[in-house]
Amino acid sequence: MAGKTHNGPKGAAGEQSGEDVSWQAQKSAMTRDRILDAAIHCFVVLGYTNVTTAKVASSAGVSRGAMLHHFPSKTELIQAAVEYLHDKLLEDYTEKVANIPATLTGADRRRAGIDAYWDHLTGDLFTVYNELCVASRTDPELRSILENSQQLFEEHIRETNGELFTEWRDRGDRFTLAMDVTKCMMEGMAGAQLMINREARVKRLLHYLTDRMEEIFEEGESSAIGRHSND
Amino acid sequence: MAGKTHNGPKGAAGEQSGEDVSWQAQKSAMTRDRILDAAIHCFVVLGYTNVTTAKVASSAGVSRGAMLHHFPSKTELIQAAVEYLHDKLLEDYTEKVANIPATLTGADRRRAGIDAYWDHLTGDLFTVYNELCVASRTDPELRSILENSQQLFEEHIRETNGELFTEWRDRGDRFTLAMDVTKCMMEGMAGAQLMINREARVKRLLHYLTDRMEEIFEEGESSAIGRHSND
DNA sequence: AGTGTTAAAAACAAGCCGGACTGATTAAAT
DNA sequence: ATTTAATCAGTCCGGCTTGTTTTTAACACT
Repeated sequence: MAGKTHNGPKGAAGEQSGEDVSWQAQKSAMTRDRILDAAIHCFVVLGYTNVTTAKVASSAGVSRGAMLHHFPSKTELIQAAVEYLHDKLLEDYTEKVANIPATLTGADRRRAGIDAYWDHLTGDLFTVYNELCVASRTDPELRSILENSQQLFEEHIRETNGELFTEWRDRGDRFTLAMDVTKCMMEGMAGAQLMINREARVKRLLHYLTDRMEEIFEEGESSAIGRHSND
Repeated sequence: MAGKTHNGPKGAAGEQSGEDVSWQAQKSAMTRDRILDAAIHCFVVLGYTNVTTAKVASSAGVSRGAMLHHFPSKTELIQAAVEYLHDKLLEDYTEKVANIPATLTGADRRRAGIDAYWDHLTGDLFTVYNELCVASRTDPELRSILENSQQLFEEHIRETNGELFTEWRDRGDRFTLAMDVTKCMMEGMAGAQLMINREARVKRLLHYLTDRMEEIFEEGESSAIGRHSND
């Protein structure tokens, strides 16, 4: 599994007992991860605001006391869970992108990238992440937790996309525009309440977006640049 | 009429000489509206999940007992507040659109429509509405309250846009596409966390979107329809 | 084994929210 | 003037959530 930017050193404060990772430390780390997985599961099922420490504990199959041992307060639990979620988000996206067959090239590859992103956006992980962003508007604590990961996430996506579409990476402004258009439109689609005929409309929008991506870079190669320059 | 299911706009309890409307009824209606305004204000300031009946009451300047007289339970208060918010949303959008000067025509008018929509989306009312939508994922009660207004809202927007851009109204599919693209992209922009250089990127995206709208209908007039047809 | 350390479980205390109830005050309606 | 409706202030209870404390169980080391 990926991530590991934070969780590893739980029993790092090893006693004089030596170098080998004690059995208890391993066990402890495992229950820690179980708790974090349970926390995210609760986010998905209950929604951020309805998550209580008791529910996380029971969902993880541990007692509240055990959980309090690992996370002395709810704040610390949430913080750890958000970081964990962040790791899983990055992992999910990079994995989906990495699974695009190398045989695809050109327009097919770009289309596959959009589909992969769409899969990512419609998954539970992103749904929860989005909920956290919304909730953070009036939750300063959560806000400060998220601010770090948001920038990291944006940079990571840009980087990944740069690797995925090497032919576009050095297009500068135009690359940013393409990514912003994709991001906004697809996140908008993911969040929009399209009440009637949703399937067809989404399909058509994805198709439309794919065409626009091609257009942006085709235009770049030809001449008609002026219209959406940055004034 | 779509909105106005329960009260009139702001001065609903107009003090004109109503024989049939008793003084007390008017006064009662006024405090009722004060409470609903306070509820929405609390939504804006505190966020949906942090709203308590006590805070709404104190924010409205009435006692809890008085509020319970109007809204016997929190559920009924929320329900009324959501309907009230829905009315205000429609009012806000139609007003912003109506304020577009009649002297504007063609592309200028379309651009003004996009700007008006953007103003609408970045206002407090929509922010709160969006929060409610997100919260409704795991709040069945709220969900059922919202479902009604969502469809009404979508229809109303379509209708309003049809009046605003009469030249497009009978374009059928293409009109739907244009509206979906605009809706998704702009709502995505409103919700997206663009951490760096936000202003410039938003400006550019609005510009880009405007161009795409023109393009959609220009193409319709010429020939190259095939690419984003509904296959 | 026996002792000490640590994870885990269970019991406890405190706070907040929503709702019910009461009694008093004000003002309109008759 | 009497009646009725609206408003207000205060109290109390039940439920839920959090965090602390106490108790039990598991393991490690000599």
